[in-house]
Amino acid sequence: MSSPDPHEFLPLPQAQFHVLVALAEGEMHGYAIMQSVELSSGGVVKMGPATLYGTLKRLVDSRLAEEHGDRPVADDDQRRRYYRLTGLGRSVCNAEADRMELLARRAHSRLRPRSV
Amino acid sequence: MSSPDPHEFLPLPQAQFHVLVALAEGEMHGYAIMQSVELSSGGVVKMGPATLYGTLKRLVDSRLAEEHGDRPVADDDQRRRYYRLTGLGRSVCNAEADRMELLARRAHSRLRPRSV
DNA sequence: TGACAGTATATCGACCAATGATATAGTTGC
DNA sequence: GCAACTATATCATTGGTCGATATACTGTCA
Repeated sequence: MSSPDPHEFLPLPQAQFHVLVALAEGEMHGYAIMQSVELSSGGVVKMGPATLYGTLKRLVDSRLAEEHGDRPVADDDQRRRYYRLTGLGRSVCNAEADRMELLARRAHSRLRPRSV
Repeated sequence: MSSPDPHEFLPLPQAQFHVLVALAEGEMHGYAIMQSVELSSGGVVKMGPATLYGTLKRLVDSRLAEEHGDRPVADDDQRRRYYRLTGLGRSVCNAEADRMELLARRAHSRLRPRSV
């Protein structure tokens, strides 16, 4: 049994990528993901609950993320549901980041062509 | 009269960004954009006619791209409709590329944290 | 010259993703 | 005990994407 090729998931919908990048920081619960996305995008990307929980469900369904039952020793909140990346999720996130960086670089080099 | 802030267009839908990046290479007609996107993404992004022409219409409506009537001297084809970036389109494409590169870098640094 | 592959634009309908609004309830601080 | 915040969840709608299909022009070569 081999896991599927990460490249089959590309290109990843934007919301899914944002959630994966947040989870790459470490395991996290839903509300924290919302805050992380908004914060680390400088407020440009605002993810509401509908987008977040819908996206989270899709990521779990496609095995890029998973819920787990480990409760933190301190500062717990019973309502929280914790999520983390799967191995596949890490690969896909990495592959998508590669693709995006390449695309962004291409855009930059075309827009401000210096020292041609 | 001042043009709108490029940041109001962010985040840009993926298809729109791909078309802007293609047009950043130079003015181009629709079919050439399709080929450019597929080619320069290594075949990962395949843009069909429905996505392309719908996206092109949206870009023109929001003034990020414009059609123009300059026909090439050689190798013309009467059916072709040529498009190019507007000044606003360049700014938006550049701002979106900045955002994406930052996001991709963040993803990479979280996924393979070395020499922290 | 007529058949064919490729080029080029265009639209329909279906599907999936994203979003704003709203709901419900637990938690924290005062 | 109340207000603000935290946290998850779903509904209904909109918007974006896509496969399929249509139409017609161009270039090639037999």
